[in-house]
Amino acid sequence: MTNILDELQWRGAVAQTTAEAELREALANGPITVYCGFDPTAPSLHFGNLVQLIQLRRLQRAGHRVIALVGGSTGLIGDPRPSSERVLKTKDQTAEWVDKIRSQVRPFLDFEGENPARVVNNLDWTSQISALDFLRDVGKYFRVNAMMKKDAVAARLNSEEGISYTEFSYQILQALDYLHLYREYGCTLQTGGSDQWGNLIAGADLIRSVEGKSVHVLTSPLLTDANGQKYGKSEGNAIWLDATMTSPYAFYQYFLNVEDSEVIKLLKFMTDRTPEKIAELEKAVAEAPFRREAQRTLAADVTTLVHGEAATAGAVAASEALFGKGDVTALDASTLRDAAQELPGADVAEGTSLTDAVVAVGIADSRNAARRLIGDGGVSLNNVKMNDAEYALTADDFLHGEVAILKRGRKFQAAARRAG
RNA sequence: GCCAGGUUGCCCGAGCGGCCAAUGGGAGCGGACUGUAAAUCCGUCGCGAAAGCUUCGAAGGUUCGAAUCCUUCACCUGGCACCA
Repeated sequence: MTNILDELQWRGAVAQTTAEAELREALANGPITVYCGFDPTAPSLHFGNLVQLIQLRRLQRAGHRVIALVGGSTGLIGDPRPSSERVLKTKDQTAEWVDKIRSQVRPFLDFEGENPARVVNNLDWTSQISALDFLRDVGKYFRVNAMMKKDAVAARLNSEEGISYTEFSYQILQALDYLHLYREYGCTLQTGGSDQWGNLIAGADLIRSVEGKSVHVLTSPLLTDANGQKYGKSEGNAIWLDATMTSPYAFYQYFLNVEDSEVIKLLKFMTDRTPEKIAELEKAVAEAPFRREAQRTLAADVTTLVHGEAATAGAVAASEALFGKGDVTALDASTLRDAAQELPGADVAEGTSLTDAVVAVGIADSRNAARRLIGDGGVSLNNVKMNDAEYALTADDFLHGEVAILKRGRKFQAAARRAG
């Protein structure tokens, strides 16, 4: 069998590793234990975490033992961002999010069979360490000089805002996790995004200092679009894995809209499609880009992984209904109802002005903005472009007496459900 | 603690008593083009239908009038001092 590292490299999932030859050998010589951390910075995991979950999943499927670490303690401190200091979350809040994330991780890994995955919480081994012990037993292994060179820290030291001692300490705390997992489970590989390189290396260095053992680190590149922007944002919001925060439909649409130039990269990284299949899709993009076959495959695969087949089928059906050639007024009641359910929306009464409806439904932020948008020709009602901001919705506008489809531009759709 | 400089809209960054809801760039949003793609060009980008209202770290003050001047506070940057 080929080395899992080769597969990861082919999939574009490897940015940097420690001693590649040794890592390759370790991976080939039998199961090793791998961990990846997820800090509870929100009530749900997001796109970036998904990428890491997929990485862990691949390693487990290749026979390695995997540990998903939920950062009950690191989440209380906050990984320094290059831009600005984080606001501390309360302990209660963090604990609540830890629970959510712990269960959210489960579907991606296999917890049954002879090689079950494990979920751990670093609060379990850090909460009882006293400040003095921490400074004496752990702090002595860290040189501030080295700590200051980590990218995020260096960026903050060069910024006007500076960095708090709290966040500065983050890398020590994370390093401690690796050491603990090394001792407890023989963990010798930590994975993460390339922006985590410094933190991961801090752990490997600590293990070398304390235990005299070399362990590994593997980072994956941050996925960026053609403009160099990170993936995982839509309309300024993060793409969440929680279906109540980002609907399966919105999730599916996000992937469906990936640029031609990026879709193959994402297919390799995020799906389990074989090299042959991907070559085929690459050809399809080149020859018949308008069919968007690669995007459809990507969107369906990833949505299925996260939300399951039923939700994906719903998202696909809704997308076809709403973007299909046929006009929305021709849809039968149940198809329309299902499709509308996937959209953001609001209850709107008959007689409401188009401006108010557009605001209510979330297409525009203010009535002023709504009016502007309508004036620019950016709003359509049931696929008919509307120019009159004062137009009052009639009973006929609610298709099947239930719902009117409002659209901003070509992509953003919302449902106005008939009130009452 | 002292001295100096700074804090402007999503981000960067002009403005330094009225002509400022605030130049410019980027991001965002819309239109044209198209394939629910990219690139390009155009428009738009505090709230309000409007009159007008609320914005330029916070709170007061001077003035007919302040983002622009004064006072206090908070935070940031740099320098100096202190360090039993």
